[in-house]
Amino acid sequence: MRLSRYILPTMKEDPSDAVIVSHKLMMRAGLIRKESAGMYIYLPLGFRVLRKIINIVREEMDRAGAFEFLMPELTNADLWKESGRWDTMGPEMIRIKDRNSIEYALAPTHEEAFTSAVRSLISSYRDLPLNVYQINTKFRDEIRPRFGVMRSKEFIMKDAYSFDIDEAGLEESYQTMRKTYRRIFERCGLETIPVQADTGSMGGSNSEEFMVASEVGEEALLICKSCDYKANQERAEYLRAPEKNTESIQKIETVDTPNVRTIDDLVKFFNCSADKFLKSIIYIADNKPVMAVVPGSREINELKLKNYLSAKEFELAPNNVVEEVTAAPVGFAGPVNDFKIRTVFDISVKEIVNGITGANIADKHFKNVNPGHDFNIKDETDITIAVEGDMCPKCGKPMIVKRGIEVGHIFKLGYKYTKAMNLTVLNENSKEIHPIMGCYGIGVNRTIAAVIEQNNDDRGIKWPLSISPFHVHLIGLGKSGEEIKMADEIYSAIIDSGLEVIYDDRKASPGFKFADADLVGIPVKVTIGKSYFTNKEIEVKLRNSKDMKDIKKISKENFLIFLKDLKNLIDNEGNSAIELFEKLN
RNA sequence: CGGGGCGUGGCGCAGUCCGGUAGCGCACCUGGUUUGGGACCAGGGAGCCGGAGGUUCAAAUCCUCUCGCCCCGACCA
Repeated sequence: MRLSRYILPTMKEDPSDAVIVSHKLMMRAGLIRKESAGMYIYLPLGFRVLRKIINIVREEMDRAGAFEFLMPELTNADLWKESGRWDTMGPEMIRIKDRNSIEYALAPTHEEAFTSAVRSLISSYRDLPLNVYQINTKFRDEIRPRFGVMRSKEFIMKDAYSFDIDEAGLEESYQTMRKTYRRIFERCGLETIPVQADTGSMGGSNSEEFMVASEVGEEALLICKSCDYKANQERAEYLRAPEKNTESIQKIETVDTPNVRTIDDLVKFFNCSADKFLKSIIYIADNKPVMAVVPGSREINELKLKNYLSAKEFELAPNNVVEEVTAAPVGFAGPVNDFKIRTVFDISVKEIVNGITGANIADKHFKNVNPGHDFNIKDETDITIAVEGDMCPKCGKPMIVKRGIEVGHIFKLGYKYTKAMNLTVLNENSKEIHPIMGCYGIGVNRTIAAVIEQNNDDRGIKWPLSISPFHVHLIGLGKSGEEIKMADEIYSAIIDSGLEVIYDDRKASPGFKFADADLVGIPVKVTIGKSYFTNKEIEVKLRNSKDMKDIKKISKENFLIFLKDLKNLIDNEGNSAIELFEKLN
């Protein structure tokens, strides 16, 4: 591809609306343009990267024995009504009507569509196990699209669904996908951390996310360095310190606490540590108020609570509801005095001795509150957020927190869709059974952003060979017709080697071309300039070599051998040309 | 959805307080000189200042409404 004929609108300055490196670089290197909030245009260079990732995903899915489909993106409401998700999906699902007022959704995911399709395609246990997938656009009306392609309203996802006879089969399908995912991300040049995760609105049990460590990540992960425990903060557990509180139990007392509402206020007022307090928060779960009680030093994990309550809708109660159920203004709620609404306690609360909590009366708190004496714990579970330093639930050592970008998610769905949509096969006893499902997603666009987050410097992107838009960036610095002809010959030689090459034949200064090459980040840079015109030396340089000045000057013969080796490396899924480069001379 | 910020040639911005004929840098076009890390000179094209309404002799600038975009939060009582 000759750059003089290509569309490569590089930018020297950061676009004003980009805040993370990958977004800035994708704009600056001419990979994408914004269409509107959360929607992006892939320019030719960006689309090439997207296709490379898609191809890797496809190759590995096919290798794992999955079958590729292409599903409609507009899905009939009936499908969603069958599974019950028409009502539970919420506003992130974009719904539209056609001219006949028939309702549709722009699919945010395809469990229903695939379950329905498979239902009509299979009828015997002999057809199982089955894994079907597609690489297609998804639509989600995100609360807040951000960070460019990282979180957008429209994105390309590889989604796969497995169907098995029983749980053992599902386990096997799940493990196959686990391995496949590791291969996919490795081939993309990404280092991922698999972590335990919540299953979200898809429903199901066992689940693992593939995260790319990045400060820019939207998820927080708890990671144990002493063992292999890694979990999304949404579901991370932690060991509670076996504290022996030797205080003797005191009698409950009412204390005037004028306008002392927050835990911070209370700590100052009572001059004691935050874990003395029973923080009592009112939520609305499926239209019913619920109180959650945790130690004052802890944050409530709303997702754990929501899951514990099996609530579909769940949110913090507005002030008027708090006032109504506690008979006091916000800030003075507590679980004592025969509190009438359902109250869920964190498992640490029972350890609190002589605690302090709201009195459900304006400007009053109780002190010396004790479980078993002043209130009873009927509902208890883990409803707090694990934080840095908390003890690993597996080995008891302190954990650390890292941020991560979720690029893939695999989980066991169970029977939710096959039962709701009545997908059955006959087993060997001629009995109808519901297959059990697994579900496996990869965010393709986000993977690009994650790769860039992991591979860049102040000059630009540093692509891994496997997903680089081109393999070789050829820079011609000739002026005369003769010199240009020499560079053209090298260009032809690279094409003939089977490598993908972008040839900078523009009339521009060398500095301009070098800077553009560094920004775009093609792994192998070849320069035809002075040393070729005078000594027949071709200059080869790697984008990701430690030393920017590390240039090899080689003869055309050796260059042709290098091209062959490089092609071979790429065909064998190599991701770095460093070893080849080191051997050059 | 709440709070904050921003909309001015393709991109990045100034001008807005304090109304008076729209400007800078980059990019683009023409010609010339240049050419190993974002060259220079000269000339040129391109914006009804997000949109609508209002105030005024006069509005990018003031007022009202609206649309779009970005950031923060969705807050822990």
